[in-house]
Amino acid sequence: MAEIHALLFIEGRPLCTDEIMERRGVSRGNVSTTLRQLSEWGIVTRVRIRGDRKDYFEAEQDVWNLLSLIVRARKRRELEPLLAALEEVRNLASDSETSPDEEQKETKAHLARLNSMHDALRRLDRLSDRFIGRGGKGLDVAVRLLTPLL
Amino acid sequence: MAEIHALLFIEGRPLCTDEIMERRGVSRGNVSTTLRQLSEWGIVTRVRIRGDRKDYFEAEQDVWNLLSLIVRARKRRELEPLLAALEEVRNLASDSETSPDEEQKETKAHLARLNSMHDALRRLDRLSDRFIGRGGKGLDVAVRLLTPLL
DNA sequence: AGGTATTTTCAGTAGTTTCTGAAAATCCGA
DNA sequence: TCGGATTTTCAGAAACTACTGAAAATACCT
Repeated sequence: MAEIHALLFIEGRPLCTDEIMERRGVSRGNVSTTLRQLSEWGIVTRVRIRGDRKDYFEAEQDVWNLLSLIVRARKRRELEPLLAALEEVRNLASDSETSPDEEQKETKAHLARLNSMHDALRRLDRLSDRFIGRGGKGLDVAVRLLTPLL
Repeated sequence: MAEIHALLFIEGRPLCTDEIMERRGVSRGNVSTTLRQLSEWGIVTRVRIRGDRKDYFEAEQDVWNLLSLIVRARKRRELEPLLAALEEVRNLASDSETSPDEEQKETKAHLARLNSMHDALRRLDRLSDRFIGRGGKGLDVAVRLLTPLL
């Protein structure tokens, strides 16, 4: 996947399936699947060339926008489900039976640790909404905000 | 690996190999290997309990420090080798033979795209040195710097 | 040092992901 | 609508990663 994306990024122009197959020496099925995934990530887009029946694909060329798209995709696939899972655990725990005092105190400590994790991740989640959510230059701005402090 | 780390993090106290095996239902070899890896990442540390021959391990409890350690490890394993590879390509390219005009112009465009990637990643690399390199609260500070802007 | 508790290593196995190649489905111009 | 061009799908193969169990190595106490 990275290999095919690299080819499209460096080439900088739309390529068709057959050209990718040749240049990378991979199968047609592989190229098809990989291009679908890259499209889902939003870092590659289909381009139609009139008078040509084939599909062409080109990679996002702006690096900060590219990184934003990647972070956004990973936030959706990894961070959000994780937050949801942590919240579910919290809810389950609040329904927990009244247990022996000793055990209850211990469970509370466990939950406190889970909550500290949850809070930090939620903060990162919100932060990314601001700097990466939609738009293109958000990440660039964030980096520029932090860089002067170096 | 994540499962064993989660157990140590939530439990919040040092556990020995046998307790981890029981609680997670995994083999001794698995636990040994995983603990070594977690130690390399720096997110778990060995604790010796006097009068007990066994090794005990406990997880970093401060979430921001934990995240810093993870980012630092990934920077070392992923970002730095990538930057080195990009620089190597640049050097190889500068040695390139004088080719036909047309081809040379194209190669220059390819290199320009690689350089834009390289520059962005180097910037992230430097940024992480500042906010994550050593110390504990760097990430926390960075997030606090950005958060007021929300 | 000797003896045992504990950890590490590693060959073999199980499980997962990725790739291929070709059949099936889809698309598009005439 | 038809027919060839193109893309998608998917079963099986290949490649990779993670786990187990037990032998080997190490560490600790006396």
